[in-house]
Amino acid sequence: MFNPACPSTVSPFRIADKWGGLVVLCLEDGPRRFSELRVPLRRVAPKVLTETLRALERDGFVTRTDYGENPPRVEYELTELGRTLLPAIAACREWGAENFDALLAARDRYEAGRYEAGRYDSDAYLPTGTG
Amino acid sequence: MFNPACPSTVSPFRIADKWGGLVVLCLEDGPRRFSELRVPLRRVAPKVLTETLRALERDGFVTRTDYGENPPRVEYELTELGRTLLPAIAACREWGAENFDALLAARDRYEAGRYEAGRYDSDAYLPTGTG
DNA sequence: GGCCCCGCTTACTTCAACGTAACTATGCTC
DNA sequence: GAGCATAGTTACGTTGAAGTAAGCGGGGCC
Repeated sequence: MFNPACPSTVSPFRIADKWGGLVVLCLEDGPRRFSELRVPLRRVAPKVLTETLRALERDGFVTRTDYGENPPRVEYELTELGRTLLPAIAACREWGAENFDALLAARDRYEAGRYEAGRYDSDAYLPTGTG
Repeated sequence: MFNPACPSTVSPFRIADKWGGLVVLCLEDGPRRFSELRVPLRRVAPKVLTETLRALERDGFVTRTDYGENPPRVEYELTELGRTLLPAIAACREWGAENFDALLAARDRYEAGRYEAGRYDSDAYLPTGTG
């Protein structure tokens, strides 16, 4: 169970990286250009988007089509394999839509518990970034 | 879309951290002790397991019960909220079971393409660890 | 008194992800 | 020839997750 080659280590639990799943979502409705992806992704740094797209390409989730024009035009599109990710991603999104508030409430309770216990620490009220 | 408070940033895309999803799976069939979790999780460092469990506790996914005995006995158990993760995790696992081979094949093709292109680099044949 | 058990904690190191800022290449238009 | 547009690349630094190694606490047992 859970050896390094286990599918769970490459499953959509962590699609490529922080942005992988979001990029796949952005491509759900059809091909998109590099600059078109940057807008919904909160202007993610081009370096990071390039890395993400290369990883998705490597894993066979997207194809990259360079039309050799000028100014450059490159389109990214989901492959069939990439489309197989969509149900799992949908399940994750559905979970988020239904339970996000409960999660935040749990965090509030947790922080409140730390406060009541007298272990007050101003930093403790900040998200830890592990989410 | 995709602002910092967006549910997607706390969704099971990345449950707490690398181990969060696996811990939840280990707890699917009932409460487990700290040392019982370490076995299936490939003897993950106690530090890391503690951090993971604290994060899951913070988010309301697991409860921690200290029986105050000696030697210590502590049990971790999924909450109702924690159980809501299971369908999404199942979807991810199902994806892995069905498509893991296709993903590895895609990676092989990708590496082979790099080789054919003459950009041979021995390191390029190693997984990059982003999976 | 010394060792075991279990569930941690602490100190330190490593490494990949992420981000910022600036720069590049190419052809087109003004 | 200056500037614009697109799709990047390069250099650099920060952050945080993960791992290593060792120690702690306190009752039970010999």
